[in-house]
Amino acid sequence: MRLSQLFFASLRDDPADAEMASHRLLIRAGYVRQIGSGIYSLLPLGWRVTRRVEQVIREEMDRIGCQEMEMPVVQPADLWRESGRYQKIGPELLRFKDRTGRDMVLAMTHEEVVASLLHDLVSSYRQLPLLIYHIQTKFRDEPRSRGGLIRVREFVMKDSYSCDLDTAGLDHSYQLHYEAYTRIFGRLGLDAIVVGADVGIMGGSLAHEFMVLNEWGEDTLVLCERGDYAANQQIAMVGKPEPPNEEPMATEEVATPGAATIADLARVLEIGADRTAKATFFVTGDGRLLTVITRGDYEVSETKLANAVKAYSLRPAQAEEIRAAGMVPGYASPIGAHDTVVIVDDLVARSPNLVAGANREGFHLRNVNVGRDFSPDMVTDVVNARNGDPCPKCGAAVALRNGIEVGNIFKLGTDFSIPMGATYLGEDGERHPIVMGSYGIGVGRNVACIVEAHHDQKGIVWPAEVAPYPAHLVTIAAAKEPRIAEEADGLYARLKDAGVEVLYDDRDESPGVKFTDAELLGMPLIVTLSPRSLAAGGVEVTVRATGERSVKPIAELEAQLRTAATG
RNA sequence: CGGGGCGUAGCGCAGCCUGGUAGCGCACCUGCUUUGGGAGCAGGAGGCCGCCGGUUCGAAUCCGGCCGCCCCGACCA
Repeated sequence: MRLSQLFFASLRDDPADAEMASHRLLIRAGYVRQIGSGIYSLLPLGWRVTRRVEQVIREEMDRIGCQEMEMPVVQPADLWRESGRYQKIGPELLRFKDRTGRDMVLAMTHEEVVASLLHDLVSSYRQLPLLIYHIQTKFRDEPRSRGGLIRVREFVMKDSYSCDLDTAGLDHSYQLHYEAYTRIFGRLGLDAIVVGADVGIMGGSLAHEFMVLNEWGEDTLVLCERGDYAANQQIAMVGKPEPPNEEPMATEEVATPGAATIADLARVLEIGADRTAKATFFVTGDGRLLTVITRGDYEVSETKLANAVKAYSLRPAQAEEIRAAGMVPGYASPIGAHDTVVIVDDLVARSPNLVAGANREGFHLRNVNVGRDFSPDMVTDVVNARNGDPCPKCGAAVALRNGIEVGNIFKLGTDFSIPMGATYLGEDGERHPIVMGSYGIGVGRNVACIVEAHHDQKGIVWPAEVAPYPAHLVTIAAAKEPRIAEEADGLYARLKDAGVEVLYDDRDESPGVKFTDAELLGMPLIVTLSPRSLAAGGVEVTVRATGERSVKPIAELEAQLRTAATG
């Protein structure tokens, strides 16, 4: 591609709203342009990288026998009513009506369509197992997009679906994906770590996320320092301290004016936050008020909580709702409360003589004991793992790190096949639900993560596997020395004939501009053709990643690029 | 949805407080010079100053409403 013809513009200044390196560089180098919040156009360079990433994914999916197909983005809402997600999913599912007033949605994923197709096409156990995938645009109306290209509303995703006879088959399909994903991220130059993940309220039995560590990541990961445990904080189960061994003592009201927070309470009473019981309040999507009791030095995990009470959504409760249940915000405890579901963290249930709210403005109770002073509706682990907590496997400290989810694998089970009637007739003559799995990779997010991992002060440094072009040919003084343009044109044309497309900066720009752009754009090799290089014997080849330079005959470079392309 | 910030040429910004012909750098066009690290000279083009309304003789500037974008939080198969 001749740079003089390429639909692109590089920018000298950083765009004002880009903070992440990937966002800043992809805009500056002319790969993408923002159209709206969380909505981007891919310019030719960006599209080329995207297709190369897709190609890696495609090859590895094909390798495990996954068949590529294509399913629609716009879908009738009825399909989503059948699975129940139309009702359960919030406003991130974009709903609209077509001209006849029929309810439609923009798909976020394609479990419904797959299940519906299975219903139509699969009737016998002989047709299973089956692996299918497509690479396609998704839309999720995120409340707030952020982090440049990491969290967007419209994005391209590879989603695949496994369809098996039974859970043993699902285990195998899951394992195939696990291995394929490991190869994919390796080829993309991403250091992805695998963490245990939330299976969500839709059910399912097991899920893993492939994560790239990044300070801008929106997921918090819990990682054992010895490498024995890795999980998304949403579900991470870590060890908890042993509570003091004390006999329960008589409760005692104590004045704590103005101490409406745990920090104030601990200061006023001169005790540790670990001797307090904190009450936090949520309302479920179906209207239940949850009173959650954790120790004062822990935070509630909303994911664990939602799973424990089987809630599709949670929101913080309003002060009025808390009062209506007989509690006083700031000084609340379940003692004397009514019309609320009381969930107690297991550590609190084992801890004697905590300080809890007295449900009276300005007062707390000492020596509160779960079971004696109030009865929980449920006792379970509902807190977030903390930095330094013990690893559940080996007891070493865990660290909290931010990560970006580049892929996930998920055992769905029969959560879609049963409601959608995706069944097969078994060898036993009985009808069975198809056992499904679902597996995603966000393509655009991977492109951004590759740039995050592969850039320097000057610009992008593409790994050869995904670079839009293998080399960036730069001419110097071509306007003045006709020989330069002739040699470059010839090299470019011969490579093109051989099926090797390089980026050719044929613009009449000063050397500084051309070198700066070449480094910004990030092709693996920068090939300079100038009077000086010709005098030295050919072209000067700079390896973008290392800065290493060498001069070689034009024919040698040509052969090298042709070999790399076919190799 | 809550808090904060911003909206002036393709990009980065000044002007606004204190109302009076819309500016700067880069990019762009023409000509000449220049050609190994963001060139020089000369000339030129490009603006519903986010939108609507109000105040005023006069609004980019003051007032009100709305929209959009960014950041933090809430949220997040």
